[in-house]
Amino acid sequence: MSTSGRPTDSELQILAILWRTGPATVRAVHRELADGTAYTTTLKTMQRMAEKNLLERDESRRSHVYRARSSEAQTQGAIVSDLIDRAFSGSAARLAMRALSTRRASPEEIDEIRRMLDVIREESSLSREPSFEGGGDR
Amino acid sequence: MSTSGRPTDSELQILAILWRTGPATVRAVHRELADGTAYTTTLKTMQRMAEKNLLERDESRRSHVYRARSSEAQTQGAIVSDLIDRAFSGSAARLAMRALSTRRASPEEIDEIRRMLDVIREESSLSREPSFEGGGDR
DNA sequence: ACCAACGTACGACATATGTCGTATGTTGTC
DNA sequence: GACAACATACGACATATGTCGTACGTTGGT
Repeated sequence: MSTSGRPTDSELQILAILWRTGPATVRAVHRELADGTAYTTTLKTMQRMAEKNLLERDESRRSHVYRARSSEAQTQGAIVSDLIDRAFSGSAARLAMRALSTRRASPEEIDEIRRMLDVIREESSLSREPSFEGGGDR
Repeated sequence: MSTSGRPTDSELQILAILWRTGPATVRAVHRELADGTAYTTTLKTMQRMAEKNLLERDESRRSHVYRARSSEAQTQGAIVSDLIDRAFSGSAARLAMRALSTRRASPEEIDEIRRMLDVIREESSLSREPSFEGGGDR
């Protein structure tokens, strides 16, 4: 494994479907993909993903049922963390700002981010101040 | 090209050096890399990058001088935009929040993001309100 | 003029990925 | 029981990437 278990493009497409629909058969995933690829292509990819432990396979039934081993959040976190190190000098904030300056976010989303920042600030001051605020960070 | 001109891991490492130092020879880049890879590996990679137009090559001197064709910001934007589509349902905000929740940001950086959000809000209200604020969003 | 350094050009190879075609096994339905 | 459908298992192949070794050409000493 090069950096982390970073899924490839095709793998990510499949993961996205599994996160959305929950455990599914190759047939179901292939149907969702609905691109031109052959059924066996999807099959092969999912089998390789199972080998790499990206997917877990339940062979109890004739049509094997696959499910993502990592949650969407965990996977996004791994991908993002890797990217932060490789292209943003280790700064999550830089990545966040690049994302926001490159693609537009709705006012609702912006508010959501603001709220998150408030929470982060609290957490970080808590971890630095054993008891309570020293009236000092400002 | 699969998604965009997304550089690979090795390519990104080289780009990072060129962004930092400006145009440079293979020798210089290789020295900066300072990992165990052979000189010819770096050479080959940079030559392939030139073929792919990721780098521009000045052959006027014996030691060819390469420079990144796209700025760091442009490249980060391309990578991020691609990632937003492939793993965050097209939402820049989701990516931003995932980055912030996965890796800690300093209070200074958080303030910086806050300021950026303020700017974004202004811009977006300007583009929606031809004349002035309708007194409503708060 | 000659040689050690240094540079680039090439060709090769292993591995990963994306894609299929084919072979082969399983099942429900007449 | 025979068959069409449907599943999985395999083997193959093209392309991209990461890595080198080797061949060759250029250049600055001495």
